[in-house]
Amino acid sequence: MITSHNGPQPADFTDVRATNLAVVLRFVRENAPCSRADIAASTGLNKATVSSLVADLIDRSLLRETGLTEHRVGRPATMLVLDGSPYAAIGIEVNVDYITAVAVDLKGEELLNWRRSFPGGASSAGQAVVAMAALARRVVSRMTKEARQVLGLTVAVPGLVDVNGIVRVAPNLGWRDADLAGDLTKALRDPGFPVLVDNDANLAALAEHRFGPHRNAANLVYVTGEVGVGAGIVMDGRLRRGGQGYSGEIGHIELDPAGPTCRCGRRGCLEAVAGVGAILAHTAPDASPSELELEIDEVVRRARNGERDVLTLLEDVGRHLGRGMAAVANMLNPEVVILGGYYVPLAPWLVACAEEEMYGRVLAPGGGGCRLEVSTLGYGAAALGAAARVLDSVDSGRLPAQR
Amino acid sequence: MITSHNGPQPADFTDVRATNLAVVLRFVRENAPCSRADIAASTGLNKATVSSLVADLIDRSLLRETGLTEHRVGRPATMLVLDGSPYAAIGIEVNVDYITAVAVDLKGEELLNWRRSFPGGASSAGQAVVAMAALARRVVSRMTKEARQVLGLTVAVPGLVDVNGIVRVAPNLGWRDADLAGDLTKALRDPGFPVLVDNDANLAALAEHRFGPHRNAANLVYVTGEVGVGAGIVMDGRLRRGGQGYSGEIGHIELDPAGPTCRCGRRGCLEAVAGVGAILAHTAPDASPSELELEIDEVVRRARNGERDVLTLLEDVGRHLGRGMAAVANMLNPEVVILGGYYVPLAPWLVACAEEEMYGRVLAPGGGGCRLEVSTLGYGAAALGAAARVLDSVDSGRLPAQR
DNA sequence: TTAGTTAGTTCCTTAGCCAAACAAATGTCG
DNA sequence: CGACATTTGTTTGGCTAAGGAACTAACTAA
Repeated sequence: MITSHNGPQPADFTDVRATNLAVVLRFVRENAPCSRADIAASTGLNKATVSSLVADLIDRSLLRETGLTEHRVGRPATMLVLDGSPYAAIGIEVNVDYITAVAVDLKGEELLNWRRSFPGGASSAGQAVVAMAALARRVVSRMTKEARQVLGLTVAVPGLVDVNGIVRVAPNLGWRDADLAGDLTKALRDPGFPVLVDNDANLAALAEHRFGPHRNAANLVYVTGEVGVGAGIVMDGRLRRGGQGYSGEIGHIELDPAGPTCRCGRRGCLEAVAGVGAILAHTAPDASPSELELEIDEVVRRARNGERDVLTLLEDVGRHLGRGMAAVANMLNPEVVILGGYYVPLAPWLVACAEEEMYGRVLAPGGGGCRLEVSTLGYGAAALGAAARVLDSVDSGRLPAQR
Repeated sequence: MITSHNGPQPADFTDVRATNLAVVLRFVRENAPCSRADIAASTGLNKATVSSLVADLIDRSLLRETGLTEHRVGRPATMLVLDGSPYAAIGIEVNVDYITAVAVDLKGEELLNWRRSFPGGASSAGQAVVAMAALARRVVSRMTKEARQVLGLTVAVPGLVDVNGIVRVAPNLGWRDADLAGDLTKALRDPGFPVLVDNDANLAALAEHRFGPHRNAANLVYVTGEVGVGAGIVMDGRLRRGGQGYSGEIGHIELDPAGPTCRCGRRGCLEAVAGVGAILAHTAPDASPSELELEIDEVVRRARNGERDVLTLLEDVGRHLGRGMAAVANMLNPEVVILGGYYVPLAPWLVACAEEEMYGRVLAPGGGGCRLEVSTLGYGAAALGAAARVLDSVDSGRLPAQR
């Protein structure tokens, strides 16, 4: 569609067409199955225009006609649904100890979900590119076997990724200034689809915005609960990445000048008082990054058992988290803040405290309508969001060529 | 132009035209004087199209032909400049002890700037509406006398203004749930132009975005330095108001759980440690709100004299401010944070400390490219921004009818 | 004076939306 | 059972507005 962010772009007829194709595509995605008449009535587009747009989308295999309606007055309507069977979007998430690849169709239905262990924390960006390229090639060949065209590939990286897709710093992986997108494109040798890179929290936010239960919220924040704490910010319906792409770095907001020392060297960072590390520092101070999931399971078990010290610890962390989320809510006034990562299994013991603290500290009446929720997308949110990033560009009118 | 924020709107030819008219208008505003050929070359629009668009804009008195270029090879070019002489946009700012009204033409040049003392802090919203309506009527009649058509009026209010223009809470004015826009429209009896209401920090941010020295920054934050501290957030070239319109409430971000008590009742709010009130609490604890400007002048004088205790105080406040701005920069990664209000006269003693603190706490390398600057628009930034809000809607294609 | 250069207009083509008429397929009621 | 109503989707023609090419206009340089 015709957007104008950095200085308005002139428009012409092809933009109108692209906009309207996207409007129809999006409407069907959200209201399938529906008829051409429904689309015309709801979008305000003319029936004739809708017919033409739908024909175009069917030609591209983005829509498909399904049966007719029956038992209604008047001519039965031909119902339309998203097709997208001949397409796939690929998302890859690279992490400390594994790489995940997912592929989804246009509806966002998962076609595959492969996890492969990989010592990301002990590998260079170059080695990671080799591993990712190998995995991506396998995914692509599987998609090709299923007669699907790959629309794009996006990589989610836990770290600072600038607006050009350069990984500036990825502390847990030990990478600096790696042109992942460029190198991966080279490694895939003219893949015929765009390769993008973005921050994991940003992409997880995108996944929530497209697939999550709050998908109708135009303003939402996703918070990763890993060793690092980061946020992805959706405002007015789009990811907002800031001037250089480093928005959402809430992990190092200072909550207490007298707080504990953070791994960044400063004191009292949100990450240091409310990150997963802050929990494990008390329960399992010597845990290695690869044992994180197990250790969190152990914390959950102990909390379930009602162990007093663990419960107190989690309440404490919840309150700190709530203070951080109050800062987020005050600054951004989102409709919902979604807690992800390891905050999900810990939520039963965190959220009540966090919510209380947050609502107590948000200036706007009723917390500005901001709710604190728990992600339902699981640990693969970032990878799913990476695939969603590809679908987003289809939605904004960059349709695959006719076949 | 054809934007799509909350669900894409279908587009048709009139949208294309509106988009392109706005493109040309904006180009001339930023590059005047320039020729039709310049516009075509820079925007990518066809020469014929540009001619047609320019003719349209001249018909509406939005552009005007000025002289020809000379002494150049080839046919001399007819230069174009913004006209806008037959138009005016009105901004009104209501505050604790005065109401300001400004009117600007399309270029943003100030046509008038009236300040009228008004006990906002001791008046009801209803009384304020009466006063504003009286002032607005005088401004409108002056504009009419100058043969200008009023394009719109926006009111800047220090407080929480929701997306529908309802003033939810204005602590310094003591207002709650006042439908200022609606009541003012009624009081003006079918004014023939739109009346809008928004938060003062938001509008000041808009003023900076349009008129300030960083007007090319698509991501900027304006921070008000009054008794309250608030922010206006521009991301990706537009004001971002959050879900209900309450974004930018940074004054009550908690910087120190052990800090001093804030007037909101909580502890260690940014406002309490780095607001203007925090300074005056030390230098003039009994000052009334209406004496603020005088008291600040006194602080400036004492700082100029090199009084040790005042300098220490200001360094301290600067550091707290820097910590708050670090939170802003980490979360939003703007290209620039602009300090306004009373921070401007105090800047020589605040900014160095604030900057140092901020850069020390922003995670992104080089502070994510975020600079800390001082507003150059003066105390009238919000009123100016209110007028800019009107011009913005012209820019987005809502052109006045042909005359 | 002639050639070269740049500006802006005219005229034609084309894309693509809209309105209205129409065709198709069903239910309803006398 | 047939005329009519109702709804869907297509066809046709009209209109808006962008783009391209050719043309005119007005200057400088040699």
